[in-house]
Amino acid sequence: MASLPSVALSGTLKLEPELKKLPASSVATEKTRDWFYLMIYDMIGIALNACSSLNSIKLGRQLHAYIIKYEIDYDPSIGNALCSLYSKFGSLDSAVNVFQGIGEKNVISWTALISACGENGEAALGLRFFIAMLFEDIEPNEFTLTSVLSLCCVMLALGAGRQVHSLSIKLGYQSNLRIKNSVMYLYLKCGCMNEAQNLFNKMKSTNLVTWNAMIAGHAQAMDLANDDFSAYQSGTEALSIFLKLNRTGLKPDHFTLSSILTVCSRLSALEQGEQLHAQTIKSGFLSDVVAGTALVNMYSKCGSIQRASKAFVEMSTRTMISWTTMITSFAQHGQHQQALQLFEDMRLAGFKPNQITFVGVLAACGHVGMVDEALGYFEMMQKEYRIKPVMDHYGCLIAMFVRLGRLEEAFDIIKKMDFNPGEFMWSLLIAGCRFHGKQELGFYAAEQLLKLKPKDTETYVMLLNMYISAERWQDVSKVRKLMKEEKLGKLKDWSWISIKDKVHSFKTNGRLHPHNAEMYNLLEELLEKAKGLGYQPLQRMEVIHDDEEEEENNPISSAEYHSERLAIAFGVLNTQKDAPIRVIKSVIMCKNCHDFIKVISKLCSREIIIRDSRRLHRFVDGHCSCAEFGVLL
DNA sequence: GTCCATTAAT
Repeated sequence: MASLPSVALSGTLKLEPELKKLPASSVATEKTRDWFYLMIYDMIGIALNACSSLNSIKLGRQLHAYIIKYEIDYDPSIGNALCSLYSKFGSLDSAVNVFQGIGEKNVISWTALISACGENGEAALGLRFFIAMLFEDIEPNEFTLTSVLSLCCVMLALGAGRQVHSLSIKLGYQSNLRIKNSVMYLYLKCGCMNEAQNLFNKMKSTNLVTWNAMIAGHAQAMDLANDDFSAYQSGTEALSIFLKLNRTGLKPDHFTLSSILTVCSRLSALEQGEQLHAQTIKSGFLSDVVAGTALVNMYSKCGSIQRASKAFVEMSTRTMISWTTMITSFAQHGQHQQALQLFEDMRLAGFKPNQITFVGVLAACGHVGMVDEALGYFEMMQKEYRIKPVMDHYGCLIAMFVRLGRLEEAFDIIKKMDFNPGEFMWSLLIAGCRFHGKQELGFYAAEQLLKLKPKDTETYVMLLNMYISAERWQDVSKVRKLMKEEKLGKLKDWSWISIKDKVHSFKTNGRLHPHNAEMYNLLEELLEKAKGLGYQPLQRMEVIHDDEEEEENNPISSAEYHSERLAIAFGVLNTQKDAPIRVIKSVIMCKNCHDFIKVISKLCSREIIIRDSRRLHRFVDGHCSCAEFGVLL
């Protein structure tokens, strides 16, 4: 590929002496001159495209200089290519200048300009050019329309997108697949999942882009979801779309695979993840760095640090993100030694860590209370790598001091840093104060947090629990009132467990499950045994389940069963004796459940992995990888 | 000259 453009380039550059012979005074006949011009236009067009595929802005500028020097006009073939070239190299201004110099602008010129705006983050400008184009009575073609729709995607301009859609139907493109893909993706981007689904259902033909868009759209919906509950619904939807894709006979590509692997990692769906691993190998995409990194992340998030590490070692190439993923994975699993060693290996391998890498490193130090090391890395980050600390870095340090019970030092950092502490900082401090019995500082932090008017129920439940256990009833009713003002309901506490290719969901005290008698019996039995081993639930805890019919007096037990307990019971009953149990939960775990599950892991000799809305907990033989401080409620 | 564009975080 690369040799052909080189030939074209050297051919054009040698034309300079020929060009010099060309002024109007030349003795050449009209005909030869026309022929010469044509040839030169052709050569320049080819050369410009060559610059584009060679990624050479320098040669491109050189050519442009010739064009100006010899007053060669921007005939569309040259102007359009030049416009795209400048766009590709990020100088939108130059692209616009060239465009304006094109004598007879055709559809391609306009389309090149419009997509140039999109490529350079000027979507709104692109839309204005599109309108200008319509005023000039130039009819857009399918290329223009798809470009404009992608601008609407960036701007989340649903209204404009709909108008473009109707225009495209008017122009006879109603069955154009590319345009339909664009419109569908616009709906997905804007969160109109039903409309996207309707469009998708009505499509007679689809291609991989259609499916990738659907999967990526639902994966994105997981990110944007207000609560973990709806996030997991989007995730399961993405998975089911992927399963349907496999049945169509279309072959997923590396985009599909890395998207869906990420979905699995968020759903802790290890079994699907393993199948995807096999599929990645079979289809030859294992060598893709992004898919490989997604695989490492999937194993780690599903609780298997061994397999994550194996997948990392087996990667043929790694990027900084791959290293960061692995470092963070070790940190999350409480393996600080390996995390820090890997960080040194990464530096030795010549990779430059970024701010997220340092979040992982600081988290690893903080986890085991290595204060000096943490502060050392914090300094290295700023001095050696010129990375300005952001909120997250301070968060790691504060979490470290909080964990150690050195609350004054944690508070000092909050006071000294350049940021206004957000909800997260105050929540950390409050949880720490409660854990270490420092009431006064806790109340102060709570005041600060309330001033920020948090938007999530979890935060308020944490505050309620704090005030309830301190018996500050006035504050309790103040918080309740504030929750009403902010229109916050109770927590939607759901847990999911994925067994084979099915995701099973449970809610607190839920009784809809066909196996519920067995599950409750098992839990009763475990609770008795746990109490024998010294498990003592705290009495005063804010009720955290939602208000629905199932919540009435529990006929089987007087104890409250948060959703993860049901999911674990289901897991114990439906998996092999020594298989690990993996559960995800929509809200943060409460201290009672955390204590209880520690005991269960011992009683049942099971590894239990729970990802709640804050972090990963891996319970083995009565201990948790969060080092006993991952519970805020 | 066009559609999807994937990976890391307390």
